[in-house]
Amino acid sequence: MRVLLIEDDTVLGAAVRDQIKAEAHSVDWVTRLDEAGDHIAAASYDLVLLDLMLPDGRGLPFLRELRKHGDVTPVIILTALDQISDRIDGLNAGADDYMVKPFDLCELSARLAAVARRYTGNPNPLVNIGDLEVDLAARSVRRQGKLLPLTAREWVLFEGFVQHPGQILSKTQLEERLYAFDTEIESNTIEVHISRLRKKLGREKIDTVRGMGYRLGEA
Amino acid sequence: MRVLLIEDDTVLGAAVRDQIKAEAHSVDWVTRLDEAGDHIAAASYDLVLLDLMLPDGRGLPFLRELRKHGDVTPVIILTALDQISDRIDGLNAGADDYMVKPFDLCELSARLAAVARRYTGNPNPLVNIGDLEVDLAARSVRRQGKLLPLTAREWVLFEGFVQHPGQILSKTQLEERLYAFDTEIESNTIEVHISRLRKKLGREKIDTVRGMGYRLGEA
DNA sequence: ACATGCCGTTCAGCTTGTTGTCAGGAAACA
DNA sequence: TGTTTCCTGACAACAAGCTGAACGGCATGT
Repeated sequence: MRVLLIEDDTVLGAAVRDQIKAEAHSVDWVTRLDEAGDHIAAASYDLVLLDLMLPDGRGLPFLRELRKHGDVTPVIILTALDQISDRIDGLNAGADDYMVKPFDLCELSARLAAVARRYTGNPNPLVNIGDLEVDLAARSVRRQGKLLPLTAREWVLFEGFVQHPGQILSKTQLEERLYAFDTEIESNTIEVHISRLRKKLGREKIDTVRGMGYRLGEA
Repeated sequence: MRVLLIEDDTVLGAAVRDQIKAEAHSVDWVTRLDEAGDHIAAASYDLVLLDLMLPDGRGLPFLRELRKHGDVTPVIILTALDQISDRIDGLNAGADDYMVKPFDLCELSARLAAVARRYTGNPNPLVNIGDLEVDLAARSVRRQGKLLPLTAREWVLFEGFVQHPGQILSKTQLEERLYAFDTEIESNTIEVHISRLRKKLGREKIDTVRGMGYRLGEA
């Protein structure tokens, strides 16, 4: 399921994003309404989470505009406690539901599940890397439909490359991905994992940038 | 389709009844839970519309009781705007969907259609997993027509895999399915249940992804 | 009340896959 | 050519997962 999160609070936004991800949906998170408009125009979502108080304009007119154009994507609005009238207006403007901040993540899960139950089916976006199909939400990699089994470590590394295409990731950065801040490591572990990844996915998927790190293959 | 409507508001109730009738379904409308219990015991319905606020007792315990007795009739709960927690509890208690009062009659139609699609003669409810036939509505699994008896926990787990094919479900997620957010557990219960599931359904139906979780088998 | 059977959980011992390390070789660069 | 950096096969240690067995709870039937 694809979810668009429109929320300017970075702390709350990150928490919500992570929770949705944890339920294996894919999330696009934007902090401004104009961005949101671009995203909605470009992709089709199964659910929109809309904060009503945003820096660049109120969410209500945005929602009305959306509905006016015939968009029927389920929208759940997020409001603060003291904005009761907003809530009513929101529902009248075409929102399907609302949540009062601060809300429990369990509550979010329940709403997600409710939407997912009647959701029409935009599959999670697939990223194509050469002949590979990567599903970040499901944590799977396929070649010609065939599942390529990656281990936990291998997946964490590869995910890093897919999320930052074209960017060089140093060994240090990769180590930090693998070992959250604590364990020091002193050997060529990263090299070994890269080697194993290449063996499974194809040599050309990961480029070596000598002295700097690694990068997702161009072709 | 046969619908049981449990709603004490005479105005809303009549409107809903008429709408359902207009869609060529048959409706039994009751205003109290004890009546509802009698009806359910006597006849078999395809859908229950349950108002959570009734004069003779709360609807939630009623719903839980129903599910506890193995009744899998789809239930859509009706709640007022200010009863958010009820809604969440309702979904956790086994409701399939919810609608917020006051709701549009078009919305009702849409939900009815969704339920009808999902639960009546459509090819949809039968899922094929390898040599297995899974009926999500009836909670049954068959191999060559022969029923494979699953226990409650086993079914909950397996249902999770069937509903999220291709996705990795972590042990934590599976635990949350089994113990709705309350009970902590500390042992290899999940592993044991998985083991028993595999013994009954076939080893290859559930893949282990070490360090990450389990996933429905591909082939 | 007692016996019976089923189910869920726990434990212990076993099996298996992952992963960090190393070492020798290959490639890039000066 | 020498030096640095990286690659990769092999391997042992360990953690993760598997599963038979046993225990206790709950419900049902006698």
